[in-house]
Amino acid sequence: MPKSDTHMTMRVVNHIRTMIESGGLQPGDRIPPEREFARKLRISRASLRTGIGYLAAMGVMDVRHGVGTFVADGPPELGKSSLSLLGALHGFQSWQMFEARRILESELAAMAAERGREQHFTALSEEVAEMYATVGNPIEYLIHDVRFHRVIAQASGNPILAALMETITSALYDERRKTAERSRDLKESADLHREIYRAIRSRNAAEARAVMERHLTMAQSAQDLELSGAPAPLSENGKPRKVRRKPVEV
Amino acid sequence: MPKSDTHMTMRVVNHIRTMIESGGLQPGDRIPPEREFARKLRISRASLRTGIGYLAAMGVMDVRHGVGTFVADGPPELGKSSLSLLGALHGFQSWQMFEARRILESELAAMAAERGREQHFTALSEEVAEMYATVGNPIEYLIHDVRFHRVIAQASGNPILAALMETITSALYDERRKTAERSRDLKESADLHREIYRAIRSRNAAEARAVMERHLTMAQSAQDLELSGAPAPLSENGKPRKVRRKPVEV
DNA sequence: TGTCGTGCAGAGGTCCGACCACTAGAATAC
DNA sequence: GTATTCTAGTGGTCGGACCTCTGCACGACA
Repeated sequence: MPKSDTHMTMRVVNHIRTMIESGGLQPGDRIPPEREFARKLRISRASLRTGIGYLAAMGVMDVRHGVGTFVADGPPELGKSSLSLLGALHGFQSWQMFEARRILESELAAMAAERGREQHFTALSEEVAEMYATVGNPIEYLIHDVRFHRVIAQASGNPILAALMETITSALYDERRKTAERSRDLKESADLHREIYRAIRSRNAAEARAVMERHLTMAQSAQDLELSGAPAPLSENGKPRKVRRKPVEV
Repeated sequence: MPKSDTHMTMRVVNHIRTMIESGGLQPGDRIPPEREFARKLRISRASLRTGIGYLAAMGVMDVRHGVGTFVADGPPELGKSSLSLLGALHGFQSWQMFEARRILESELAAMAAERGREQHFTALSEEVAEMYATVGNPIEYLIHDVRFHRVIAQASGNPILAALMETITSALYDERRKTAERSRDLKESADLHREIYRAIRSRNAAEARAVMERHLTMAQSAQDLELSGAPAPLSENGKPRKVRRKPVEV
């Protein structure tokens, strides 16, 4: 990426970064209009926009057409579709994403059992109830499913791991946005979530980890089955990649 | 982020994404010059650059001034400084980064013990040797330290987890780029790496996980000590955040 | 009085065309 | 042969014009 001093992009990024680190800029805050900000920074509007675009791509800024540019609010997120794009590029396998998710969320569940607070338990309980109430509506169910896992991530007390989980799950959903689950499975799913909730609430970290792992393993095999009947592949790549000096055709 | 059809940015992103998914664009490939590409896509060069900038920020493209724009090569990486920026924004604590790293790398070490291949073992062994050879040179030592962990990530067979690890460690290094380690610690560090190597080589996953965890825990406390003498804090945040409608001062 | 529609101001989005800065390789001088 | 200089090609920056979207004030209407 561009160097620090020379490039306008980095000048903007560093300027905003400094403002954030000094506390002068907080989540939800609005930065000045582009024209004005550019004038104040003594750079062109185009360059300013490049820098803002960089920050927006990484989820640090939130640009709203016709409204203004804001510092990102809400839970920390890496670039929303970054993993999805990288996956397409490097040929990430579906089972690898599931594995990563399984590892992260199992640990997260254990941490939530150890550090969770009453408010988290309450929220988890509510989501479980909503899941049971919407077993007949996959769309609605999914919303509470996502929220349940998100609350666990919050309860873990480690926002970094939570952000990583968010990145993976969003890439996962992006890949399977077409496959709708069958209602029959949802009842089992809700049961498992209830088990997870109970383990966390009783501060049984090992149990929480184990049940979460079971839940995600089941979810994976269920989707594998639904998709192609193929089990998780174990491919290798000793790719002797060719380098094209000439631009590719478009 | 911008919508799919309307916004030029997403038009570019989706176009390139499609080219990647269809296999027409592979890591290392070069895309046409901006002027030509823009003409072919029937958009302005500025818009094209916005889209490319987005992809570059996420580590999918590699733009080289005076040379050309290429599809990113090498190991997959999320936006290099994304975590660092998000950390500044959301106030990530140092111990949280270490914890995330510890969890990821412990698991990675265990997976490497199970799935690693001869070539990985060889590479690990070489790095360990280099580490012993450079205990008197912290700069050099660090290089092999990083490589050692990177090989383990590769040997794990899960590039997604490897990319996440890379993201965290680069953010960590970014934070501590000033603190140089003392030579005395390096000997101990090398010993631990050797232990990790042996555990992995003998395919003892549990041992590999345990030693890696020990190593990272020690590294953390060593740095905590060096930095401020303060132990890992356990802070909380029930931040009642204010929302500023007016742009902040710059 | 309350509601709905319209217009406007301000913000980001796109475009153009010119020029600057960097890189690699070709041409040249030694 | 080697070192230097030149140059074509490519990304980087600029500014200034115009388009599009959003939120809100204002006024017409019921």
